[in-house]
Amino acid sequence: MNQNIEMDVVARLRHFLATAELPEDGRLPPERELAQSLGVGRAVLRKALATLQAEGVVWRHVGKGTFTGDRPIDTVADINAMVQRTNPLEVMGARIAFEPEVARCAALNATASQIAEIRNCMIKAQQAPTWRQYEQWDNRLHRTIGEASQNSLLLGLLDTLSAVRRAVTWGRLRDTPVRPPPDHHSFVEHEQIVEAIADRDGAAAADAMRRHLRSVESHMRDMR
Amino acid sequence: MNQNIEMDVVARLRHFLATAELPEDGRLPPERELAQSLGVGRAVLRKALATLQAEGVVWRHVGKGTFTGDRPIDTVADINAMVQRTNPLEVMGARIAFEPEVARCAALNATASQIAEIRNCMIKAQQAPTWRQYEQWDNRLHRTIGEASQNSLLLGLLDTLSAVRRAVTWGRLRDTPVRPPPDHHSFVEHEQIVEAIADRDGAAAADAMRRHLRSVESHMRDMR
DNA sequence: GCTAAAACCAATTCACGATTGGTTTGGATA
DNA sequence: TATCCAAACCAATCGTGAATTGGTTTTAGC
Repeated sequence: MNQNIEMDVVARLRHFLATAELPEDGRLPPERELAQSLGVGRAVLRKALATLQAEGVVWRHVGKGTFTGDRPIDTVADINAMVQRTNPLEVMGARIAFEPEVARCAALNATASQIAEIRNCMIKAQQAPTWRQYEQWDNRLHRTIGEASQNSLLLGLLDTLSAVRRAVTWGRLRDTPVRPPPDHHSFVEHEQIVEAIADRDGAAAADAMRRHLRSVESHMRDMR
Repeated sequence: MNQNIEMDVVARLRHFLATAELPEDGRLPPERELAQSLGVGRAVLRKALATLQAEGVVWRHVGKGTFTGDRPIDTVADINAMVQRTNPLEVMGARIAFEPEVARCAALNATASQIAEIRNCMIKAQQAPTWRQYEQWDNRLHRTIGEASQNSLLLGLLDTLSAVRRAVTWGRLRDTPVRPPPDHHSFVEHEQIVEAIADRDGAAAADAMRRHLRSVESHMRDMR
């Protein structure tokens, strides 16, 4: 009998969805009301709703409600929303997943002048007299690699990622006269990335970028 | 004498900014407090703050407050701008670069229920009676993989990419009763992706996703 | 003429309660 | 025993209204 009851509820729910006048957003009454109006308990109703959800007929979200039709997709890349949901660890995870592949594309598609520009950023970063300026040139280095991928969409995603990273990153660097030490780990890593791109070696570029970001990540953890 | 007073206030403000312990976000006390603690009226203080704002030392916003340091960047990624600059080929290039790494993260981090959900999407896509519904479940499959990465930032970037893809993709598929053929190339490719994720094999998941997207790309070219 | 003080405006934030899907528990029912 | 119902609780979300804050105007005092 148990199946009969549940099947019955599912059928009645389908009928309800087909006939009832639903508001513009396709929202249907809260579970408590719906259960009462169908004369069943919440548990049974929820089982039936779970069935419909598995079929893709409805979708639900805590605090919002139950809706019919397609789940709306965020059409606006609200960076604020991303910033609030994420954290520095996720940011590094995303960079490690994303930027190596950007570097691979850059290695395959960069123009000669872009490679020169990347080299310039690398050198300027090495010579930076303050940490702030180092950070500036490092940012520009990574973005120029994005430009060199010759894919404006990849570049757009990289910019979005960078915006989130800047917003999430803890305390800003002081403008002190302290400069990165000459044996800063990033220097040799940058060189490996740049050389791989200049050699048009996509796999090596991706590997070098991955090593670089993992190194940044481990130093980030040390600083805590 | 008016100038003397204002210059004095500006100077004292600079001293305050240099010495006072400011909170992490660089916010300084509201105008009313600051005016009182400096022993001047709000109007005079505001003139001095306007001077500092013109110099870029501070920035202000109604309802938020007055802050030192750089004004945070505009936090809305303009999807329309990306759409106008890019094209279907770039979209596929970005997908091929990005989604395999998302699949790799998913393989390492997915929960059991998420793997079940991914399997469900795959099956529903195979059984879809129309191309539109196939597309729906295919989209949901790829997004669920993004959720399974357990990285909200990766998911946000994937959503951005998807939004651009939908906006760029050529004409929509009809809702005809025609359904994907049972030997549709995506079916076996989907299976390979899902199995790799279920096996927690990140490299295999990335490879399978890459093969899948390259296959989609080649079929896209054939259709032209 | 300049300043201080107060009042008001609009954007933003904050706190709190209400709502809602998700989950657990205890008891009733067949 | 197995199922269902009722109730309570949890966490995410939404709505509302008070409080805060920069921006502006008005009024009064020196």
